[in-house]
Amino acid sequence: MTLKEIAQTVGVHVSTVSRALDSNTRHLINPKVVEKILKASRELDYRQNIAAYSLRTNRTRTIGVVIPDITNAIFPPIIRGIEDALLAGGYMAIVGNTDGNRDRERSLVDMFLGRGVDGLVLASVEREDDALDRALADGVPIVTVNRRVEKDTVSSVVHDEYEGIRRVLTHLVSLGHKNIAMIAGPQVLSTGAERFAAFEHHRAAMGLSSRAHLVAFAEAYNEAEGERCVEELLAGGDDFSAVVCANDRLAVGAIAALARHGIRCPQDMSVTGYNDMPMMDRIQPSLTTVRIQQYKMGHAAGMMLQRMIGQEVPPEHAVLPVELVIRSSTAPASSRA
Amino acid sequence: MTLKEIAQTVGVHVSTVSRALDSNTRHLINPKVVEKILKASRELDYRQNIAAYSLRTNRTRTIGVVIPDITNAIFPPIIRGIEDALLAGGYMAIVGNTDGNRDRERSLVDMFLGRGVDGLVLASVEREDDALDRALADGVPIVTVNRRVEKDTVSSVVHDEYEGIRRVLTHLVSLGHKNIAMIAGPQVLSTGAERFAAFEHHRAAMGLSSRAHLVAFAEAYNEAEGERCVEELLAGGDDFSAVVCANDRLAVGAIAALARHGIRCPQDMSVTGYNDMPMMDRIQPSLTTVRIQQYKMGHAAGMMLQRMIGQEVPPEHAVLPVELVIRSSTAPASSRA
DNA sequence: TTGTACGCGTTATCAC
DNA sequence: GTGATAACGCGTACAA
Repeated sequence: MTLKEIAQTVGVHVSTVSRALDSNTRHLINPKVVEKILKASRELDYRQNIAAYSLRTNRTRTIGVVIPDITNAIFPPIIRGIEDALLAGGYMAIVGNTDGNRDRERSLVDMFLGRGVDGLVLASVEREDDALDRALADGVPIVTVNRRVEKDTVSSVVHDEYEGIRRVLTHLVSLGHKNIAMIAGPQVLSTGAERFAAFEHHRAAMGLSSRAHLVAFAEAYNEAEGERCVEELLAGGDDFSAVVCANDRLAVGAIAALARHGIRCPQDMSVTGYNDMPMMDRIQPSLTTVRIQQYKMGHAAGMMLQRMIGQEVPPEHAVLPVELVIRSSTAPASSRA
Repeated sequence: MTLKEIAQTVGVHVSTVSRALDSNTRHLINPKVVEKILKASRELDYRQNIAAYSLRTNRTRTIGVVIPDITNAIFPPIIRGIEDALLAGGYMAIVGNTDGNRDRERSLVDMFLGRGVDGLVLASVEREDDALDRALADGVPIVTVNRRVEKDTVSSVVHDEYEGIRRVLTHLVSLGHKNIAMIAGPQVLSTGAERFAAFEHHRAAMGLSSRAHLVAFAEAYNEAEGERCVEELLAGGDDFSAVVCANDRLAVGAIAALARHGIRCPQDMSVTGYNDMPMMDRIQPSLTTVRIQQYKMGHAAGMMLQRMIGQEVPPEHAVLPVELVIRSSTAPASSRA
């Protein structure tokens, strides 16, 4: 079904049909003719050919979403939020996985640009990220989600990392913990850098001990790195009764590694996570963590991007509030050997 | 950058450039000219305009993927498999969520068809599903994944459900269980129907008790339904020492509901799942379940679909093997009151 | 209020 | 081997 066929059956010209079907130009056409055209297009089950539309208008009604890995449980709700927001506006999302690889990110962005996406949502950016350069040069609207880049010319939707870490520390201190270690995330990521900076800031403000051995840096947000970092902290020799982890997966790995050393959580060691991924309430022990609003974050990013498409607007930066969820991986400080 | 601009810089005609850039027609062109064209296209950073390509060829190099909900942990690995397989062939995936809603499925399929997808991967189909009708009428290749429809004219990639249930029952019998209940999945889904049929078949074959009260039917694969079904089984009054759940989420809900009744898993009651979703090894108790190959299944579906695009081939049906993963939610039958 | 004419970038079918 | 030309379906200045 094409405009031409509708035009033939109704007995008008193609361009009349085109105008009648477009709500922006519909008022130019005689209402009675509009009526007939709409009826015919419904009956003939007309659907606009998006390729022709794109070729003509340079818009695809498609946006590219780049994430590290859809298999990582934190991303599906974000993606769902993005997709729901976009769908309501008539956009569709194409999603690509980088596995944290910079080259793959670049080639995905290139591929999306080649497909003429109307915008980009990036959940995979590093703080200094040249994968965006092509997109910025092309003038394609970009929103980063969950993470952000240093230069604030790129719009973003993130959470209040400082507040999250502050609440974790306040909670641990209220339980009597004095020597608190951290497993920090990758410092090339804004979440890693900000959560670590917040930890240092509030640790000092609360007058907690601050020895270098009490921080281990993970090179990736996964369980294996959580395990490795626990080993590193333990090998450091300094005493501590709680570990603040920069995300849930690190915490899950940390708890497993502690158990191998005979250190029970929470009796011997309190452990906290970050993100409140799905299932964190069902693992053993259920995890005390900072809840972020994954779906809402994705949805906000999708809405923000749509506002940017077409018009020249200044970059926006949304910061969502967090919440501390206290479960059973934290307990009062005890006298561990 | 367009073909025209390359043609101008090299000093040949557009169609020559088009042919030189297409590996299928490249041999028609003088190798020296090909060389120059490739060089120029690289330097000018040429990228084919996919809209123009699509308009001309009626192919979009895009395929639509319809799933119930990306937020459900079983789907991300499947999607990842699909995407990886497609990406290797130059295809991109657009994903839509139905939330198990028939109307949404229909409208998503319609939307994808309107976008001119080259094929469809459906993880959301019911056994009798009219949402496919439009697609079948359009002649768009379809592969269903994880589930299948009754009519075997639609290609599919699924797992060996009979074998999975057989292994679960064999395991439970070896632990001394005689009265085994089931929480069956929705019977409109092939997985629900087949796992239930397998249960009935093997229960009879193994000479186990088969009273009607020992089966509860979930209306959806989620934790809440798992809880409800446990209540139903308990209210039935018949004694049983093990519950076979049609999937992991039902099992997770079942264990929680049992705990509320003071029935401990596995000491008082063995519980098994199906799928081996992420985190099932970390929950309390870790879940004995049937492992399916989610990534591989998605990958196989992506490859199968690509084989179908363009050529007229008979439908294929792949059945992947399963594996029983024994963890701590199953234990020898004890004498429960 | 409607029709005419053109072009978006590509590929396919001719002709040379 | 290469060039010329038409066509894919649509939107939009311009003309009527």
